[in-house]
Amino acid sequence: MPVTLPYAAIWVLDFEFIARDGEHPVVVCLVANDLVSGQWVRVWQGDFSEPPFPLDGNTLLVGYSAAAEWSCFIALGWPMPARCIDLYAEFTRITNGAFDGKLFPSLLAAAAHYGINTMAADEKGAMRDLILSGGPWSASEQQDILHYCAADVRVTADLFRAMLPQLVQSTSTLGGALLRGRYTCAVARMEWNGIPIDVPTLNRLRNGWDDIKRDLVDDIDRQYGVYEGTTFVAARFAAYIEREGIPWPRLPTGTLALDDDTFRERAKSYPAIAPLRELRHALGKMRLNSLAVGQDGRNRTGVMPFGSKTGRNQPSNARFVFGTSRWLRSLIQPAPGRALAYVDWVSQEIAIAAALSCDEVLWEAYTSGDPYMAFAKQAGLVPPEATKASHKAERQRAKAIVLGVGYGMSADSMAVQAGLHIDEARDLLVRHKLTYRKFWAWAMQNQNAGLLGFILQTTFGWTWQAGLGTNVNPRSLLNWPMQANGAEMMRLACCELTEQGISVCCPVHDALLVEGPADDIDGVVAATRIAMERASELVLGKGYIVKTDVDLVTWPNRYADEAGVEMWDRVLARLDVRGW
DNA sequence: TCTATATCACCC
DNA sequence: AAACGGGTGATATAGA
Repeated sequence: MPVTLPYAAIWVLDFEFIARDGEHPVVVCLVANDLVSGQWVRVWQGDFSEPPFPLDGNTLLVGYSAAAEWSCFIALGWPMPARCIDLYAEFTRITNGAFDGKLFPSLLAAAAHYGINTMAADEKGAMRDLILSGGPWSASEQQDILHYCAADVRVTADLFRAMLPQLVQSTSTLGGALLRGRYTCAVARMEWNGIPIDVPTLNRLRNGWDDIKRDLVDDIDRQYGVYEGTTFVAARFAAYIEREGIPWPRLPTGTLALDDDTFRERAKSYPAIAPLRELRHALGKMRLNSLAVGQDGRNRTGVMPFGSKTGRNQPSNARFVFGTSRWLRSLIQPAPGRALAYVDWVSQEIAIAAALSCDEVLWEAYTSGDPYMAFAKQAGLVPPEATKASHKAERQRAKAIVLGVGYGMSADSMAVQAGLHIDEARDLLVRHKLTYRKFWAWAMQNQNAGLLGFILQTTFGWTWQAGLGTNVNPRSLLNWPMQANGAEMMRLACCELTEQGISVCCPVHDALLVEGPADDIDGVVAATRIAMERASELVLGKGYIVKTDVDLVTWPNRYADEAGVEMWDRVLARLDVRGW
């Protein structure tokens, strides 16, 4: 049953603004059009005061990639709209799976999809350049920019009209759209906040990294001679293994396999390889130049909501500090008097699978606090009194199976991955299927439905139609409900927390980084955990609480990732030696 | 010289 | 033929 839109006004809006890496946006102008009254507003920078339209629940605001509009709201000191729809989110949801990554769903692409006339892409590019030049703009340039902005509003309005039947198809599609719109407001707030960075140390790393690289190569490459400058040369390495008589695996294409796994495996038989492996790992990836840090020392970059087909955010790994190697997270440091908390859902995907499949046995395993050991017990692999300490190896094997199952891993891969005999891996997988029958029935039902062309859907209506006849990966269909519902849970928690005024720095898929005064961080953490638990119950059902874990960082400490501290200390020590 | 593809490393 | 989900991005190599 289609729904009627209950709004007194429907304002379609578009801001032009200047966004520099790591900085807050600078507003250039706003154009908006109310589809109910037909009224237009045009505001040039400097002429802004109060919002030119009401922002209460009787007014619907519509944008494309709307988080950018709300960022401009924040810059102008305006409150968030009570009701909004982001047509980018709706267009990607409705066409999810149709383009298979071959088309970026820009406003122009979405318009073209519905047969709406637009300006040419190169004309748009020229106007963007004029805006990003930063002004000052002549009177006629101002008119051009406002005209261009209005053209985008017209296209967005046409798109809204074209998409309307799909938006109001049911209470679920409209409710879902409003919920996703609400999340774009949370995104704007998080992007505005950003993540506090230790800028002096960042600069030391940026300045000193080339020297460190050279030192490391000079130290170690002497015995190999495979580097030219600081770059590893495959041909030289080929000569080295030839010289030393070390047999080396090749890829199907015939080139040497140079991945870390191969190095690790070869180093077992040929220990002379180990230092080279270490060196390659250390030099590996340190991308710091693109890290987007503003003048105020905060890492700010687009969250890119709904960027993946599961509805997850997809921020740039180069610009976002949580996209870099984990050891670089030690650049995260609260300012004096401030504290940070990294709060993550514990084994979120297992909990989602258990709850949504109504598998009581799997839920019991989850709530035990150690789903891996619980599986080992439920499957009769260890006695009921077994512990992490008493049956370490069995627990490890059980863990490999439990985690692999969520991705649709085969027994063969599990055997390789966990170092099991293939027969044992097969046996464990069968035991998993027998122990968690409801989970498997649910998972296979999702997979088959998807393969048959049915639409998969999360609790609050994010969808994916994998498409008939295309080469869909069945394992992707199997994992999708867990990942997509996890993303939805994250969105709900972000909405609730940002609306409460909690300072959320960023989401990290199954975790949130929140910030507060050092003397009240416990209160912030408590609110965060409550919101995250509530979000899990909203998505999974009453009583299904996904537990959370907290890492606290108070000034003058820095964030430390367990897996990265050693590397961090090593690099910092070398910076000291080199006098950086 | 530019672009497409393959490979690898990293994140959750 | 492959057999581990969702991604970004750097780099090397091949081909137009």
